[in-house]
Amino acid sequence: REKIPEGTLCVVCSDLASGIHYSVASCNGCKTFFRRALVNKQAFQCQFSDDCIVDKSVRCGCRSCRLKKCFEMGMDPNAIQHDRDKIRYTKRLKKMKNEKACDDRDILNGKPIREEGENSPQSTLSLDDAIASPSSSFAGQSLGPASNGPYLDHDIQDVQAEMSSLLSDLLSLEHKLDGVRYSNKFPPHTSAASCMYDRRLLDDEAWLSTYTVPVASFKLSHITL
Amino acid sequence: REKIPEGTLCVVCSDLASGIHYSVASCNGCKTFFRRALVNKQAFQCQFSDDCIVDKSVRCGCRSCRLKKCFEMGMDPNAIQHDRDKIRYTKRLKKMKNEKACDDRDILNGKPIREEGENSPQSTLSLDDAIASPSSSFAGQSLGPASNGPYLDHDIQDVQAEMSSLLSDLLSLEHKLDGVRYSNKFPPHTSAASCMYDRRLLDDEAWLSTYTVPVASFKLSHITL
DNA sequence: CGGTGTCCAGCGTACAGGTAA
DNA sequence: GTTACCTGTACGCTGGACACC
Repeated sequence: REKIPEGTLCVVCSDLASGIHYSVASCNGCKTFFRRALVNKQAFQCQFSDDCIVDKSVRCGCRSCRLKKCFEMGMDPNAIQHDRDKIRYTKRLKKMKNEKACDDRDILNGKPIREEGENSPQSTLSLDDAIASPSSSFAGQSLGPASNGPYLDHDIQDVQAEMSSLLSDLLSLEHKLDGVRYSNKFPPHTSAASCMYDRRLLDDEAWLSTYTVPVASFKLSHITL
Repeated sequence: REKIPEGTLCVVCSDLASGIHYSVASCNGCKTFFRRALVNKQAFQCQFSDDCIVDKSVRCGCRSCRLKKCFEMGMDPNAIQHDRDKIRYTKRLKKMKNEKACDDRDILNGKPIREEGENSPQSTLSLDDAIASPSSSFAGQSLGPASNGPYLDHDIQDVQAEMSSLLSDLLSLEHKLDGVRYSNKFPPHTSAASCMYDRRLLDDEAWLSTYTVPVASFKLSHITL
């Protein structure tokens, strides 16, 4: 892990790089563009000759050539992560709450302000937490301490752990395969090989659908939805 | 005090454990995650059914279930220390000073920083050279075939073979699990209760009630292959 | 040397601004 | 005005590396 020198430029658009993103020094714009393109599986098409200039001032001109250059310069699709849990913007929310508090002093009849406790050291509960908390308090006591040991059933736990591990491997492999398929649409060196790549990928579509669908359904039932 | 065997896995996410953290073998990620969640008194909520899979590749998918599993597997909140002295990063500061001293003679030339090609003598690639030979041309020198470089047929085939193998393992495991599951009328329940009654945590009732819930059994039966 | 806490680069998402239909 | 999408910046989250004890 290294810090980039001050003034390093984005290898895609020559804007000021904000760090190493997906293995190459790049700016925030190209970093986000690359991620979005792959996550959304967007397929762009150049309206000209696939040789558009990609530079800071015109980087939004042709998204196809911009993405192509991202791959050419070595951006790594495998570095993309998937399906993180939702986050909250505490600092922004605090600002908004403070501003709203100021407004409410004048307006007097807006929404009731949440129990803030902003100054107390521990209450960092957000609005979402306040909504979520009143559900089912201490439901665990009914089942109680009878089921105590974490290893109640070795057999089933071992198998489940193994299956869980396998499924995780499967998911990461699917993501990896997505990256391979996607980046092959933009081979680093345009040559006769590209046609072979495409043909190969077309042949693989049947194979892929056999395995991608069940994994995708698993992903939907557990993570995405 | 014991040393963990080489290759011990994290009991939460099955990643490689870095040691005993908060009483259980765990990886750096789960260790830090557990500490942060408690120190910041973060209250997560599962967006699904409180039975998300927590594993290396998807451990960031649901923080609620990840923290729940931390407790279930025996992570001890009493092991968390508060209000320790600030640390000083002497070594890092020394490094930065040394690098700054070395930078005086090696003023940057705008080149994107790549790997330290210590065997490749061209430490002064121009921008034109970088464009003419993108990173993929270094694939022959780079060690990992999966990490970088051109995505060739054998890469796809490797991934496909790996997925196929995993899927067959998964199928046999599911059959095995079916047998085990039907021989046990009651699914395994574990309890996080013992860990939940830390006096410090009782201060925040809303936080507490979020996690004092019955632990649902692993439900893998709705995976359709 | 093992288990703490801390730092920070590189991930992610959320927001605000822009454009277009 | 409304709806929709795209873009780049701001900031939260993660985990590996390192400082303390």
